[in-house]
Amino acid sequence: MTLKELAEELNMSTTTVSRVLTGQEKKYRISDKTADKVRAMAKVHQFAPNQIARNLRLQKTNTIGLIIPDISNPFFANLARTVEVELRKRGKMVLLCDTKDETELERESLSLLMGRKVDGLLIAPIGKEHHHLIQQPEIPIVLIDRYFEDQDLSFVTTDNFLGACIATDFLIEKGHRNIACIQGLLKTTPNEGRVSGYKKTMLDNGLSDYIKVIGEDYSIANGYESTKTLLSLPEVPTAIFSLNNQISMGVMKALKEHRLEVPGEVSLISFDDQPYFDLLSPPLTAIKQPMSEIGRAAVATLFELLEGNHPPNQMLKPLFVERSSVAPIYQKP
Amino acid sequence: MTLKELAEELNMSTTTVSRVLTGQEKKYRISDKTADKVRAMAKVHQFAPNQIARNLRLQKTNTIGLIIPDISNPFFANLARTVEVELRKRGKMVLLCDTKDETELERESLSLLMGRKVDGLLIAPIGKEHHHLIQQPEIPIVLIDRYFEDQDLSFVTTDNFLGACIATDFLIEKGHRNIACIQGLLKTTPNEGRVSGYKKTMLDNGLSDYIKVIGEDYSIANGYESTKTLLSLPEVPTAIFSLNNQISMGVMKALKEHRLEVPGEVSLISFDDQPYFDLLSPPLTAIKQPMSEIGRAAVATLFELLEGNHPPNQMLKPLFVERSSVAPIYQKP
DNA sequence: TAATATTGCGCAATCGTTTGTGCAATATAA
DNA sequence: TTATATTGCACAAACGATTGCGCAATATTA
Repeated sequence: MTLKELAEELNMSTTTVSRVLTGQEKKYRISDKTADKVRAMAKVHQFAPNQIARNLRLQKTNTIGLIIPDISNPFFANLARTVEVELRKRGKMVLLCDTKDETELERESLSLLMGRKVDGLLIAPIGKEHHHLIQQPEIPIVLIDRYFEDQDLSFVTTDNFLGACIATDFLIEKGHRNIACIQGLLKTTPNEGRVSGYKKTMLDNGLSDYIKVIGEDYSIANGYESTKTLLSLPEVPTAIFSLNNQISMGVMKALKEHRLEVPGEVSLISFDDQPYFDLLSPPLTAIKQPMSEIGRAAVATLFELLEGNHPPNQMLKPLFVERSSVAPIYQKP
Repeated sequence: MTLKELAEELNMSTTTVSRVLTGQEKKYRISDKTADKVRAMAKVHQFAPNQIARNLRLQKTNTIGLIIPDISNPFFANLARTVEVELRKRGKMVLLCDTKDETELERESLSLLMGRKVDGLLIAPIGKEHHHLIQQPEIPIVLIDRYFEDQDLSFVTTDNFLGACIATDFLIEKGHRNIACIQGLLKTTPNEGRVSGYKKTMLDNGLSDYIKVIGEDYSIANGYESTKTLLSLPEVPTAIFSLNNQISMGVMKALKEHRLEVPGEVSLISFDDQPYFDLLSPPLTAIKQPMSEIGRAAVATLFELLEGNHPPNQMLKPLFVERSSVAPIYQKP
């Protein structure tokens, strides 16, 4: 049922009906009697205005585009969760795009969403390129997780540097010196932040000789292969610092296959915690990214932009979740 | 930039420009010269038509609503993944709604999506009620995972009964007799299918005395508490059949706390496999639901409906993934 | 050359809302 | 009773596309 049909049935103009139903009765002096009639009839017919027509007229869609590399990765699934819930509270719906970690799809998603006139964009970019992102003028964008330092695109992310420092420090305090780091996607800010946190901490502790960074993307395969490489080294590291949940899975798999005891023979810390880490054996010690906070902050930042403000970027503090995958070792003299 | 502006710059009517850009130049006899000019200018300005206006005019949004109880549950996250990818291939985008397992939010999501005139709906319902679902006339709906037997709503799901039979059979063949089942949400078809598969198999093997179904929802807490209850029984079951991934996590947690060895002291099979099951110790034997197939089938079914056909409902066969959480036991004579 | 067919394009209505403005009818003031 | 204010509502123009139909201009045929 359309507004026009409703109006005809009431013998009124669409103007009047519309004004009542959008709560503008006072402003436009519609009599209470008329207003009540309209509301009654609207209820009877369960009238709901066509949002497409509204959007067109109001030049506003109340829709936010959410672009994510892989929604099946629990990290992003969690993010999507809070973002959706948070946006809904504020009257927006979300158009979801999964880019499958392909820059081309990211580009395509972007223009599809622009075509649909979303009010704003929440993007967890692949991170390899960002030319297409900065070429979008008049639309508020908030980057999540991965971001770009040289650009003035707003972002919300974990303090990756800090998280890596905490993890590395912890390992060093437990007596580890030969600590390897398995990294994710090169040239992405989170990865670089984490790697520099690791390097800096190693350096500060006089362990520069032991700095070892290996790996190339955020995948199980990378964790698996990289671990195998590490294990074939003349001096096998006593601890591994893995830079995301997928890599950690690969590490665990490789260690299991080699029947190496964790943490007896090799200790492990994972950047990016997951609920099931508790159930692994041993339960994994991890740096937990505050997903709900990130989601909420991203939405809040986006709304600031929508209101024309210039919100600051945010680097949220990670949490250290100590479980049992790190054992102390005695240093060789 | 709008079509009108583009047309003005070309000194043509919007009619002509529109016809060229929608590929109708032949049909409406636009000369090649004109068409080329239009395309060139469109490219220069990177013109993209306003989809909102298009949607209104064409009475079609190329948008599908996806309603899901909890996108942070990897089961649904995986589903969302394939659904999104599959829909995108076919030129549709997805509006995502997370209902947080609240029927009220499901109802709300439904009307929001209807208001936005989505072309179709893909719903993984909470499953407690479905009155609001059948009250939606003129829109194609495909239910996923949970469905309703008495209604003529299309659905795609795993063959839950079969999966449960396979699991129970496997346990029985390994010599187990005292097999407990921890169920999920009552009165939902998948749960009932799984429970009946379990019961039927127990019955067929003369183990009716051992039938024990406990639990009440798909949560870690439920798995945890139910397991504790089972462990306090005079005759502790030798095997547990857990009806989804969250419950399985709770079971594992409880068993760990009680320092019960799996599968030495208690065997476990989980309905609903997850990648990390491989990394648990022991790796969990599980009934795997074919998520990609389900997603693809759901989208295919939806498109059949959109084309006015009457596709059959689908119950897809689950896979049995044998790992190491089930041990054979010797029966008491 | 005149009659007809074809080519090439534009007019204007339409999709379903919202909203600035105008105009009666009634109420109030003088 | 007349002049002015107020109340209550509707007209019609947007928003930005698509499309049935019509109408010139040119090409073809007789």
